[in-house]
Amino acid sequence: MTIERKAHRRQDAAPAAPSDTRQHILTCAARLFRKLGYAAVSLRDVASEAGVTTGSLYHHFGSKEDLVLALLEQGYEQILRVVQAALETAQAKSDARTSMLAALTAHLRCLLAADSLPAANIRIFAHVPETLRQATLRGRRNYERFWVDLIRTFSSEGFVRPDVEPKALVMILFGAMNWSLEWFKPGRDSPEALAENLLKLIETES
Amino acid sequence: MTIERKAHRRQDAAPAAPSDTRQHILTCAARLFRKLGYAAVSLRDVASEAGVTTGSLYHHFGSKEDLVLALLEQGYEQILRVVQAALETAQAKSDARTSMLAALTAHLRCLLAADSLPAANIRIFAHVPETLRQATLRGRRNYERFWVDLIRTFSSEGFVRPDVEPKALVMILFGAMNWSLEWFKPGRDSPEALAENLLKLIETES
DNA sequence: GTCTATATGATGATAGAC
DNA sequence: GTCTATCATCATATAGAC
Repeated sequence: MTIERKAHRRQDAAPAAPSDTRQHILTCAARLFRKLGYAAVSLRDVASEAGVTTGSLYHHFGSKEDLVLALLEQGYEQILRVVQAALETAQAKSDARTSMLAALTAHLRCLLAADSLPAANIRIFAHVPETLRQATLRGRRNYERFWVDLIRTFSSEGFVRPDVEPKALVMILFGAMNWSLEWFKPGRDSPEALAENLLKLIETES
Repeated sequence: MTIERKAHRRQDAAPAAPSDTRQHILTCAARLFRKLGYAAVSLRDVASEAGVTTGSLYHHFGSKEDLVLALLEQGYEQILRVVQAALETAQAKSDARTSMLAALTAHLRCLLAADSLPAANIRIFAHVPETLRQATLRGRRNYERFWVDLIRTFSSEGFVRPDVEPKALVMILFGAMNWSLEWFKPGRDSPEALAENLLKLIETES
């Protein structure tokens, strides 16, 4: 496993970043946590998946909780960044409806990616030690607030129906989107189709 | 713990059903699995929560998988029964909108109950051994089909919007309802309010 | 930074008395 | 039907060589 990984690295180009292995471990951990759950994944499993030993893993993370903390925090940062970027790109050259669609699609694509940190988050958050939930509350609330503000803006502009309050609408949207982890089949379903359906439900009738 | 439990049993009335302890164990297991996840709950934990020993627990269930299989299957039966009952009661004396609202509310109330088997199901299903997911697929599909048929009926009667197909609508509804496990606060939120909001989204404009 | 041990405790499951 | 052991295995985490 170690050999295989090293073979993938560029050897003559710029040296790998110091936290390269750390990031690689996080990605592998996300894949396992998403599939098996928090307690079912041992650090042996993570180390094995990443092609290192537990000794090496403990050099990068002080404990299992440390590792998961990093995973959860990076997940919130990642999905917020991706959705914000998609929104800004769309807003620069499109109408409100297309922008909204871009934001929904970006969230879904980020979530449904193979090594998605946010997907692992959703699958393990409820079962993670209370201290971790507290420690990552800021990132969670921040991402929620972003969506509530977004809906509120589009609502005041008349593109989103006013008969359901923005906070309730966001919880409904999150549920509908995040539940796709349970049924989405890449060949059969598409993030765009789901996003389009959700937009139909929340937009004012034209 | 054992003493406390026995004190709750009727001693002069009809003898308790032979599977009384079995059901009690399942309820306690549901509470723990929902909170901690599949792998994090040991059979010692379940036995302790139920006020018995692991030796006794293994008399009722052949293995951890056996126990969880019973939990998942009973969960599907329970929520289907509850929602069907609420729907039939409402349909006997109300219009389509009120019936739909009753079905949504029944699902939510069943899910958000303290010892809900379906709630445990939702929290652990993705992390349960593949054999268990396969073994309980029938119950899951059955419950899904019930809702798709329900939406299709109301759609053909003109109460549900026709621009999003029933299957997609059910996945959205399930997501929005089941995600409530992550944010619902009994004092602050109400199942009726969420059901009402969902109904607004999926009904045709009046 | 990565490795090979290893300490210490918890897990699923079983055997057999009452 | 319930209990008290107990086994073999696996967990997190650490120590210390290279």
